[in-house]
Amino acid sequence: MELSGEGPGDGTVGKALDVLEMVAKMGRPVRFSELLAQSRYPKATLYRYMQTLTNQGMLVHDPDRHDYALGVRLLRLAHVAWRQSSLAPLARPFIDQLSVETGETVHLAQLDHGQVLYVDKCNAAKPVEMFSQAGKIGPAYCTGVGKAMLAWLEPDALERIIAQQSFHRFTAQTLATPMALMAELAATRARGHALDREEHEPGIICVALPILTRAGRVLGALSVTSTTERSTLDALSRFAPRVRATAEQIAELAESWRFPETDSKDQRHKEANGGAKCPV
Amino acid sequence: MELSGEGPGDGTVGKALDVLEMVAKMGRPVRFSELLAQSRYPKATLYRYMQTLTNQGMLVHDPDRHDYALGVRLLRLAHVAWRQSSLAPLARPFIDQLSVETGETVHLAQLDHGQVLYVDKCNAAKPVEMFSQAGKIGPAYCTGVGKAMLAWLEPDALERIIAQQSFHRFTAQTLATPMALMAELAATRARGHALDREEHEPGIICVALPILTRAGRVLGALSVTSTTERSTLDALSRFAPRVRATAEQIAELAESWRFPETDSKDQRHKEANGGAKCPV
DNA sequence: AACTTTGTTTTATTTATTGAAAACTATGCG
DNA sequence: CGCATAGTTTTCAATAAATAAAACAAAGTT
Repeated sequence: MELSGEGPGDGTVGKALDVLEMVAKMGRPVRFSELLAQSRYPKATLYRYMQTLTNQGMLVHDPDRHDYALGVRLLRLAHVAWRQSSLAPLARPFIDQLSVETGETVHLAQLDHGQVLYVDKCNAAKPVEMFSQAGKIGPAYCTGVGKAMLAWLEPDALERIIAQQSFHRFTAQTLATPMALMAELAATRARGHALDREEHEPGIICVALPILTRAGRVLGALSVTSTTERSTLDALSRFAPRVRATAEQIAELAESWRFPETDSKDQRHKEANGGAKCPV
Repeated sequence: MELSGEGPGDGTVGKALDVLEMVAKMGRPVRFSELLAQSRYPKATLYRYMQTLTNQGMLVHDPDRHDYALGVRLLRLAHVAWRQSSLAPLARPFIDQLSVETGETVHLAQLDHGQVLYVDKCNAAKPVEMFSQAGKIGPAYCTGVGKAMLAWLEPDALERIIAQQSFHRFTAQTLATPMALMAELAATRARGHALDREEHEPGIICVALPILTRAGRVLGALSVTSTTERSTLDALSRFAPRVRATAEQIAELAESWRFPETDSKDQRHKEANGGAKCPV
């Protein structure tokens, strides 16, 4: 029974994952002492966690530079997570089409830990990039996809997530208080779609809609993004019905989707092969 | 040190990650009872692990279908891992160029747990795909990149990895015994590059070279892949010097590479937003 | 070489987690 | 409806992990 409102609070495993998270937040390889300085864990404990995580391939240790980075094992796990739990594989054809129809960049995002997590991106002009795009995170309170998801959340879930926002003022347009955000979310619901008025990056605007189950649960969000040079908010707003149609198609497919049935032979083969599925 | 090559053996954290791995190996959402059936953990223990992992966002639980899948938190972590620890961001321009020069698909792979892990792919013809490609795994004993890496490993590391191979016979050409593989690796070292003679997939051939540090440590491998319809092994072999040149460029850059110092905007944002934890 | 910092390992004690069994609760099913 | 299966929670002794403190080793610096 943990009482503390902060921290992992999931026992040993939670603490170890918290260490992983710290390394991730640094965004670059870190030395043991750096982590020790900012962690609340005792030296020996932190050291053991890092050894364990390194053993497990969740961290990699560079013995020359004496630093630790996230391990490639995460890529393998994420690949499965992307296929299993993200809307991306299912939504891919729809967002491709939306991108072609609008001639703009389309983002597909989900919520994770109160933040926007981009799970796919389709750019009409440039070729798509890989992990460099998917897996990226952004703030929920000042992006189109973020506001689209927040606006359709249950009140209690919304409250929890608002408490997690940093409300950093990225641009002059950023809604940097919970109250301003609440008002905007109400307006968004009334309008039926979310807008990003250069709230996160100057010159970047977008229209976004949530992807909702029939029951109204937020699965993710979809946005059509442009720049103030190429387009305007009004022009983007006219895409809203198209985006909504796409969001609804994705939602419908997501609800009817079942993972392919258990083929026990295939399963055994995966076991033998370590889960390899290698076309390419 | 652990004696056996099998099992987690890293205490609580190792066991919990083992559960994650089990879910990943299934490749689809799984029910509690399915995992219980194949895990060596007692009911209450497994249950607690799964609760913890779900709390932590490493797993997601679908209350309607009563199943668990890998969570999207992994995408966020993998994104960082890809940038921090994979050769991909650094190698991208080189493999792009190699793909253009050869007109064929180029793969960049690393070793993970005795398997080939693809960290990037560049296809001359089709546009690149995302997580759907990176993060994918394949067998080490019957792919070009796999054999390229194995051939230049230290004997003891090689032995460990050979013990992990499944030696499933994918095609008539698959080297399905450790002895056949050892002979092939010797030939590969002598030849200077690895070849895939439709050993994994019928019609798919490739030439591959390891990416080695000056000290001779295996960082990864690079391959140029084609089909028997479009090309031949001989034609691909003529690319070997070019592939080697690319591999050497990547290796050199990898050794001199330092992570950029605290990167301005992104970093600030992470800091600003990073304090917030997610107590569910 | 002497010094400083950083990283690694050790100890024993305190503290938390584990795991077996079983009870209990949903949910599905004929 | 009542039975069966799957899922959830409880107990407490056995077990494993956390911790503080300190010693040790290895780099890096002056």
